[in-house]
Amino acid sequence: MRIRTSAKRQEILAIATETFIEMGYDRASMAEISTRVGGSKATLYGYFQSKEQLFLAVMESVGEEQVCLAFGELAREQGDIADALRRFGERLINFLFQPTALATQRVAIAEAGRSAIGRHFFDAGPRRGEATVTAFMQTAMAAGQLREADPLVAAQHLGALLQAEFMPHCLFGVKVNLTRKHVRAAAARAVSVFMAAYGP
Amino acid sequence: MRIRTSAKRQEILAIATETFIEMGYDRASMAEISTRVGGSKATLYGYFQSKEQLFLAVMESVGEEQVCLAFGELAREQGDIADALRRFGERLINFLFQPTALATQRVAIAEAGRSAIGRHFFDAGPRRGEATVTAFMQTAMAAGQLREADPLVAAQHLGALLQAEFMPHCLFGVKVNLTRKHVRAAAARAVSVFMAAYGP
DNA sequence: TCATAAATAGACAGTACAGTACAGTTCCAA
DNA sequence: TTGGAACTGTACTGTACTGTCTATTTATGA
Repeated sequence: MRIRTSAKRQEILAIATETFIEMGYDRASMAEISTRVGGSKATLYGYFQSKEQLFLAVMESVGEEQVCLAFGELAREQGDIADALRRFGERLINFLFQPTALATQRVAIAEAGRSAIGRHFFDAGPRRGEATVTAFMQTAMAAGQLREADPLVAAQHLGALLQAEFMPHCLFGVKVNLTRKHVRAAAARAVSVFMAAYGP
Repeated sequence: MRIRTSAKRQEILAIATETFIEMGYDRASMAEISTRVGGSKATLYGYFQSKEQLFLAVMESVGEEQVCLAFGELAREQGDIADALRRFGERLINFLFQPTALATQRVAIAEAGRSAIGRHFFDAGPRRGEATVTAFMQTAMAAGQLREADPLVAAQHLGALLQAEFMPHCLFGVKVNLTRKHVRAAAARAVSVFMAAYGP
């Protein structure tokens, strides 16, 4: 006999992710998703009990993926702290402002007012990124590379500075020059502000 | 004979704003809006040729309102620059994180991927706020109250720092402690980081 | 091979929406 | 007072969606 496979579940999840990101929650229909998967709606409902549940699973998986991609290497950074932060900053900016990452954030934010979906995404993704950076700050403070301060606030300040030049524009769909050169410069400016305030 | 009045248009706009903010673009129906206005759908379509157009008008008017409320007094601030920035910062935070302002941003962001609506909102609101702060920075730099730097980047850095401790959480619908005391403290922390980097 | 469960395609019920149509009503300028 | 435009209420068209159901086919463990 056949059993619902985790591989099929993953496939559905991946295609649903694409579709939700492309069309938004309301405009992406279960029929559209099932067509893209190449099966029927009944199969979808075999794996997920409702559209809402499917979307929730999508948000969680995408959130987790974010964390790994953008924050994974931070812990392994060493050497001069400003250099380390600049490298991290460039990676973060490059990641956060990819069209698909932006679209994901938009979809999560859009539904955040109506349900717990935004929270799920935040907890699976950004929150864990924040925690990673906070831990890094704490270590650096203990090692005397940064002055003593609330490490969480320091992490939030760094994150905000790194996004400052692009975030509102990009979220609202305003085109922005995101060449490697611009990203490099923006990260450098952000880190220099950060170091002026948090340097030892 | 009667002429479509600007007062009626304003009334429709105000009620449509409420409805879109409360229910989101897709879930707010023209029937719902016309009922709340107390008229019929035909009247709505007399003033706005489509749902999309009505929404666009809503986004523009709300964006403009934002600017006046949050940035109006900045130009009149005087005295110690750090104090001025702190006062501005507290006002900005209090304004941006009101439930209705948050809901408005969510709606604008949600549609930003699909049309020019996000851009319209951004140009009418945030962009003009940014310009106000940039002008303030320029003046302060010329007066020697801040070191010379790109005033636009300085404005973006200040804005980002002020929002750093609350913005992602709030946008994603995570509950946050926004008491007067917390706002005060967050604004003070943000301005102290800003001044460490941009002070003379 | 054969029994069993899953996958498929499509139809279906029930609901909801944008936008239009229309007949009757209200307002106001001339 | 009256003509014409704006307004109201309601019904309608056409479309699209979620979630269910059925009949049929396909894959797989025993």
